[in-house]
Amino acid sequence: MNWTKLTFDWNQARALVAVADLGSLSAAAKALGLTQPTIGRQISALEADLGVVLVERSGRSLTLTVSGREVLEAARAMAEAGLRLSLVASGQAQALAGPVSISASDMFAHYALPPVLRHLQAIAPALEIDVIASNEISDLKRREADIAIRHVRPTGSELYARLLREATAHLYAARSYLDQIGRPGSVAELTGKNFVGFGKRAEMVQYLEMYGISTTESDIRFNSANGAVAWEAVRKGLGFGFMAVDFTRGLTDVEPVLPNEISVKFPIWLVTHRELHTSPRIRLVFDVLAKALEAQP
Amino acid sequence: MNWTKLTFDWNQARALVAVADLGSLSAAAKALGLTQPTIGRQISALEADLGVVLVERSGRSLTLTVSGREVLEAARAMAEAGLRLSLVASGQAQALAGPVSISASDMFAHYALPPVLRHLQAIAPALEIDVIASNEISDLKRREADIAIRHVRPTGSELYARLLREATAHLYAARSYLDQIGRPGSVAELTGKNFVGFGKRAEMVQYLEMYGISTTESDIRFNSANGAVAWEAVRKGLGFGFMAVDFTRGLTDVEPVLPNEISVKFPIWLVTHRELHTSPRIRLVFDVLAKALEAQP
DNA sequence: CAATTGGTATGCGTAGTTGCATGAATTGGA
DNA sequence: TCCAATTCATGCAACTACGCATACCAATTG
Repeated sequence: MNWTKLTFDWNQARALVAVADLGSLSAAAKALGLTQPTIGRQISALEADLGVVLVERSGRSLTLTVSGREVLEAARAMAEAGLRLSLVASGQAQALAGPVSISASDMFAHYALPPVLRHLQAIAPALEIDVIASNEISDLKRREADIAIRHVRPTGSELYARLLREATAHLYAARSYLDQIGRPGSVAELTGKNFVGFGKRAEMVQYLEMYGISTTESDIRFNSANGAVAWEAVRKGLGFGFMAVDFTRGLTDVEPVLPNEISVKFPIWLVTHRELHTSPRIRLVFDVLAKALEAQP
Repeated sequence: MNWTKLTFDWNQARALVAVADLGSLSAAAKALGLTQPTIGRQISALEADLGVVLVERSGRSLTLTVSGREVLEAARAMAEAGLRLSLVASGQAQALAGPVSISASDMFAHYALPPVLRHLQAIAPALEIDVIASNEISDLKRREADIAIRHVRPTGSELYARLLREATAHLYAARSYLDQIGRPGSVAELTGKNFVGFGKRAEMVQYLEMYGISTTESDIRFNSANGAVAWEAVRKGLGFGFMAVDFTRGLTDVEPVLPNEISVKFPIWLVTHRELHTSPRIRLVFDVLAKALEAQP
């Protein structure tokens, strides 16, 4: 194979096929999920790279040059093979079947996983996904789960782990609640306010102490080991509570409180057994989860 | 055509073919003019995107999975079509024949054009390129040239112009010369030194004045309207002279003088007649010049 | 069994590509 | 003939993907 002849940008060839078939840059862009300027630049770049003028810009309509039609023929063959590739892969993915269990904190299970699982369902409908929403961290080693999402660095050489990213959490409160009691202007003003606990009251007090907020366990008027329940309490105005910013997008009934002063960073690890990672079924779920969760939702 | 099935990254398919054929990421990277991390990430991304595990990483050697072999078949068909595309385009370009004249300042003609023209020669050997090295700016309108490289914004609606980028020039002097007379620590210390002029003595004095360097025309001991000649004089130690930084890369016998204080920015415009831009021959040269010159050499 | 070689994974800074917003140009219809 | 609609071009900001440097890992060699 002559590799040097293949080093042109293949995506630009795709742009050519789309433009030729659909008649305009805008239409091609829409079909490929890109924008008109991008397609325009890809065509220009392809022309400059190949050293051939492919399209004639005459006002509103584009027409292919003679050279363009010749090149298009080969590009269309690429597109047809690409379509075949896509269908084959899709078939392979759909053939993947069997159980996969994912362990995650209840917050993640509740807010982050559903959209990812819907996507997973689309590409591998025969998988049987089992989500274990639990804040315990021993599931994996006891083989209770195949894949786990963790917020501490996993230990043990039998595990394969990947740090996806650092997430940020702030203190939040309901907008209506803040309207009522006023918005704190400094950390000191939070002393003695009502808080919502996520599990252990003592830990919550300790956390708040770290940010200079003195509270007692009795200030935590509401507490639940179930994160989603606790968060609903915050949204309903029962007090201040921590929340990852990722899960608050689009929410209009809550506000971050002093986000510059109070900001908790925590890692997101994706973990599986070293040997399970060679199983196509597990690998697929692992990779899809990794891709989806490492980008900000 | 089902466009949504074609929105995967075609370059990643190319990576798969190269890896499968050459047996390793490193070899594939070398063949495609990329690096091993890039190829590795492209394969991973393709897997995540298609939802299929394609390669099995077992120590030092990679093997394709069953799914991988199926997908590879289609990817190889893409590569073969891509090769055909490249050959067709190359043939089309080689068929372009005829004269094209390019006007540029003698500096550009001397230092920037030759490598570009060599590249042009490779993709369209039948073109007859004529380079007009002149510092006059009327060539284009009088039809003495088809394409011009200019450093002032062209006027006239009958012209088609593109701003390629901003270039930077500094004051330079020969290393040996500086060893002899000492390196100026401030702009003031340049007063009364020897300078090399690029054309008109009066203009040079004016330029130097702008940067707080008072000189007289008699300080310009050497002057040539031919930029290359003047620059050779600078390199041989006849005095200080301006030069575009792009043309000094790899030169060890000259040094920039107070580059932070003395820095001239000037634009690079590529210009042609509006109607000539529709000619394939001219368009090719225009586009190749644009692509080559808008990147820092 | 240590050293070396050929290869893959990962962190980080940068350059190139993308999308958005806007301007310019052309066509078809009122 | 003018207006509205559609499309392409361009400037700019943000992000993604790239390359470099390096750590890591397996297999071969002495």
